[in-house]
Amino acid sequence: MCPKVTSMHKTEVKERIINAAIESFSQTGFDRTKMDDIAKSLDLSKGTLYLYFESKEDLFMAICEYHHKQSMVTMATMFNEKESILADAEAIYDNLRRIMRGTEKLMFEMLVESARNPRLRKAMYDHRLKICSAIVEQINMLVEKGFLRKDLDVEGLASAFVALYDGLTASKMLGFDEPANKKAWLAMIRTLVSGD
Amino acid sequence: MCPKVTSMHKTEVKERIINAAIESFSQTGFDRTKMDDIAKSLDLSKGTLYLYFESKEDLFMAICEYHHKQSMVTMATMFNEKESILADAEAIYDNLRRIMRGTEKLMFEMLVESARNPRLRKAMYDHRLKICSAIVEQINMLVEKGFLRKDLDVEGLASAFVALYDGLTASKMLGFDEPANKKAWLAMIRTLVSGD
Amino acid sequence: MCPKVTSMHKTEVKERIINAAIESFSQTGFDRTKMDDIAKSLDLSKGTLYLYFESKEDLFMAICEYHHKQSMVTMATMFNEKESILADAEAIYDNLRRIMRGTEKLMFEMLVESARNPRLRKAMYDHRLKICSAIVEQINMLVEKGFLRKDLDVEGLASAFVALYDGLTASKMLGFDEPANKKAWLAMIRTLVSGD
Amino acid sequence: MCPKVTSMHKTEVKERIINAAIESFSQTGFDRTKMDDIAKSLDLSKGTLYLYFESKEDLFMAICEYHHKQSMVTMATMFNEKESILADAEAIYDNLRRIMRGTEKLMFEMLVESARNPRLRKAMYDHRLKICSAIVEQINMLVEKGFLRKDLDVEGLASAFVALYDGLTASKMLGFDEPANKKAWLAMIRTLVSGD
DNA sequence: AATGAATGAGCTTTCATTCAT
DNA sequence: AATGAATGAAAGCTCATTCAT
Repeated sequence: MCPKVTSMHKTEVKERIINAAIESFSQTGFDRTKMDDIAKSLDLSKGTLYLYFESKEDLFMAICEYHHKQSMVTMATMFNEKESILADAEAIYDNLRRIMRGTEKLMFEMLVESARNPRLRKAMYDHRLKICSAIVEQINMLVEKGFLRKDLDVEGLASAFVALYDGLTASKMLGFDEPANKKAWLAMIRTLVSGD
Repeated sequence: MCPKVTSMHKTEVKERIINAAIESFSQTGFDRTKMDDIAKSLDLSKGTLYLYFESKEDLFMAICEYHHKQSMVTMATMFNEKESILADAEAIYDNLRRIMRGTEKLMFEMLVESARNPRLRKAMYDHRLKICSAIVEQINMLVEKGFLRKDLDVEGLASAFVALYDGLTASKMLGFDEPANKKAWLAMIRTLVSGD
Repeated sequence: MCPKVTSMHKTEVKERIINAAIESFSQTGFDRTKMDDIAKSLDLSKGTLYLYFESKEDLFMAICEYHHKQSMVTMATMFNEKESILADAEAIYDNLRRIMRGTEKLMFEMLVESARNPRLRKAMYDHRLKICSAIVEQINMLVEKGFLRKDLDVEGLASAFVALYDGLTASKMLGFDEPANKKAWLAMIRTLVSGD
Repeated sequence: MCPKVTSMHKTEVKERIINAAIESFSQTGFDRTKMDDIAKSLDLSKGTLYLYFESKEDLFMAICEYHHKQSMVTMATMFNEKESILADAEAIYDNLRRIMRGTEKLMFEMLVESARNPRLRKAMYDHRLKICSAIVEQINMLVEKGFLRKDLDVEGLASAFVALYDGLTASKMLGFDEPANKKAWLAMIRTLVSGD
């Protein structure tokens, strides 16, 4: 039963490192973040990082996994809270922004990195698929309840919603202010729904 | 008006370098691309690059400008070709993909880089604004012709189209196949239009 | 007061690097000395130098400070040893040569470098002033004791002695043999004193 | 008779290059002066320099020779103008400063370079010898005329004068103001002479 | 488990020199 | 004779990674 403590400790430290690394990678980008910066932000030594992660690459992959898990959890929570949440386009947008706060750049760092890293690409692909599935479910619920027409390409729409959200995140990063981004989101969704 | 030959030569070489650099930066990313790689892909020496661009950063900025100019030109061409092009959602998508072929990753490299480079961010912001304006015009034309309702948030929609396209580019990069991406695009647009 | 060991180690290594760098810069000059050469002469890696000094420039400045401190200490010692030492012109010359052994070229490297480096120039200026002050004191002692006339321009003379010594160091560097240089020194000083 | 013109042209251009190079090397130092800077200051192309001098090193050596010749000529002129000039310590100092104006740093650049370049060292050694000889002659004249004692170590004194002047040039480079430097010069010389 | 000194491959950038025109 | 585009060997500096303590 002793290793448990150790193991628990290990997991805790790993998590602390991951959170610090998310911060650093988000701020500075993968290539420009130095292992030393991460270590210093944790009051740890550089060497210690290598006790928990084999390499910088490995740490980045761990971050990606962690980030994916986190966002799945919070998204699930969101969808469970109010069943009708998708009907409230503005609330969805605000919720998503809150959930992803601070990791906007990270997502694009991951995207860029994924172009050279098949394992990462696969992970992100799977993650996106899961999110789409969740949205498909939500849309179907709305269709069943009569909020939306029955002849929609639900999968296509789900995919498009994800893409729209990502694209607006890019807008945000470029300096477009949030009211404008939200307006775009609402313009699209309301046009869709009001089409009914 | 005198150094015509030299000037012409210089411009030509610069353009060759830019094209090779687009290729390299797209493939490998800004930080991981070595100046030597770009040089070798052109059968030039490293030193020569520095005759034409002050630094790696400078070269990257030149690429961004070039890329922006190019895409403005081709986009203008597209909108002028057929006035009703926006009405044909599929043609638009195919056209955009053709125009941007090979620079998908570059766009995200630029985005990531822009997070640390205010000058680049400003350039990308302005570029996005211009594109939105062009789309606003197109949408207004469609409204005038009665293809779309009059009470739309045109600016919001234009913004959303751009975001949607960018987000689908991300999907493409992650390995989602083009039929699926186009389906998402069409699902969104057709829902919009058919809402009429 | 805690990192005594570390601090001691760091100081030691710094000093070793400085001594090796004095050797290298003296032999080869600032610009032609490669950081790698200094490292190799210490059986260290290039990278290690940068753990202790921010840049080549920084290392050079550290050398200058170190050299100034050293020469102030040894000069003070010399003046304290025998109060009448200035009266023995030959002993002074020999002492100075011994003190400065191995750093003759360094002084001129510093001088040349100081032409572009205001901070270094200021440091060398201050150092020279201090030396002049020390000599002024010594001359005044001799005047009080009646070895020299009372109507001398003591500051001017002190300045001239320093200049004379530096100029003879230049002679030495050009290959003039030491007996000849010492002869010049003695010719000047004995003429001064015998003028009494 | 044709080559004469060419040769004359060559000599002229060489001289122009040398003068520009003296300026640049004085300002920036040997290592930090780029061939391109010299070329640009002459409105010439880099390649042209290599038509007249084999290498940067070669150009530097030519400068040294030229500088030596020049200073011999002007010094000879000075000594011939007024036979009693050495008697006027202040006039000598002012004259020397005027003659050497702009080449103070160059002298030390040469000195530093000479430490690694035997040919240059030999040239500077010979030059210094010549100057000393000239001064010896002047002192002897003064001795003959009864301005100075007969039992002086004339060669030693001559050597010391040169060294003193060089050392004061160093002072000047370090920022000591000229009145102070001249005062040092006069303090030394007047003490010598008044000792009579 | 933790450290942090040490490493060295690797990168950007510079510049003396060459050579086709 | 003159050019200036091109070269490529260096050099300064960085930083992921290792390892003795």
